[in-house]
Amino acid sequence: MSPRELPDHVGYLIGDVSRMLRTVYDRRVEPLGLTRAQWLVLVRLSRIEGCTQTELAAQLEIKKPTLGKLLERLEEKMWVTRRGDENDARSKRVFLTKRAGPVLDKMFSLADEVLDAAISGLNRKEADQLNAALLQVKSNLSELLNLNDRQK
Amino acid sequence: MSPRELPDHVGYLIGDVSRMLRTVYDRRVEPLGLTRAQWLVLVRLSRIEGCTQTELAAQLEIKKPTLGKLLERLEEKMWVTRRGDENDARSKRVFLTKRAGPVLDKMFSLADEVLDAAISGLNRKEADQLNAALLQVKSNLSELLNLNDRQK
DNA sequence: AGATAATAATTAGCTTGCTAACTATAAGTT
DNA sequence: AACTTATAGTTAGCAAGCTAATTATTATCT
Repeated sequence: MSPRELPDHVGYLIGDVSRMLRTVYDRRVEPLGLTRAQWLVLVRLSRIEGCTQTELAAQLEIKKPTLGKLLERLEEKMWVTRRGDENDARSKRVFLTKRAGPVLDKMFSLADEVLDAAISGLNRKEADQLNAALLQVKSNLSELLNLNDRQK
Repeated sequence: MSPRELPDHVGYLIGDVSRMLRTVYDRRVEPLGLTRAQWLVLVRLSRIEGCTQTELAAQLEIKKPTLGKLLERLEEKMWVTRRGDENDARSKRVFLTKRAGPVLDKMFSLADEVLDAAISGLNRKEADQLNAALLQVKSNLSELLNLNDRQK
């Protein structure tokens, strides 16, 4: 049962599938002129436009300095703008520019295509079971992470 | 069905689970004094010790310059040694040092613990189905990647 | 009100990923 | 044998992740 002996152990499989999925998708999005880190920012921002950098970094699960540099580049390339908060001079609020809309639409439709291709060969029931199993695993991992955090 | 509407879509779930699994494991391995990139090198090397840098980079799916710098640091810290190939003056062959063995053993047992915890709550049949579904998805993605490569 | 603590963003510096260009050596061609 | 092409590794420089430390501002607490 050790991962040492089984290269198709769940632990490896999940990592492989995740990486391959990203690779396939990245290649399709590349022609749009955005790196992965950059489009992740735009996608997230489309749901919480006008948030502060701290909020955005938390949702993206990256640190504030990492996001700061990303936003600098995105602002240079006119995908994004930042404005100081009216009530709090420390905060900056982040907005998408007009350019972003069509690109986001394209990205979501590409995601649909890739995911459909990825689960082809699974019937409806199997796909549902995969989803349910992953949810269970995710919830197990959430607990492990929380336990860990509490101990800190 | 679009990922825009469903945050628990398979596409997100796989990424989440993969990232959380890495995070949980990384935290347990951290006390051993190795970063993820570094222990990935050691683990892989334990299976193909004495290989060239090019072979190792290919197996790790990273580029040669990336591996080169990793090996520099690992060699400084005495986890690894490099010797020139006898028959090919261009090649260097990579070996683990004595320090590496016990650390690798510890890492494999930590992996077992984490994976057991991750799939807790799934019965045997469900775990097998998860494995099978992931294998199917992986094979779909392999095809997509190959198609893409051929077009290049 | 004034001192202290907390928060938002930035800066500096490290690791790990990449590509492109380079050096040295080996293999293949004519 | 000489020329060309291919291969192994390194160097240089960028992107994106991190932590620690800094600056500016806001909130809290006597």
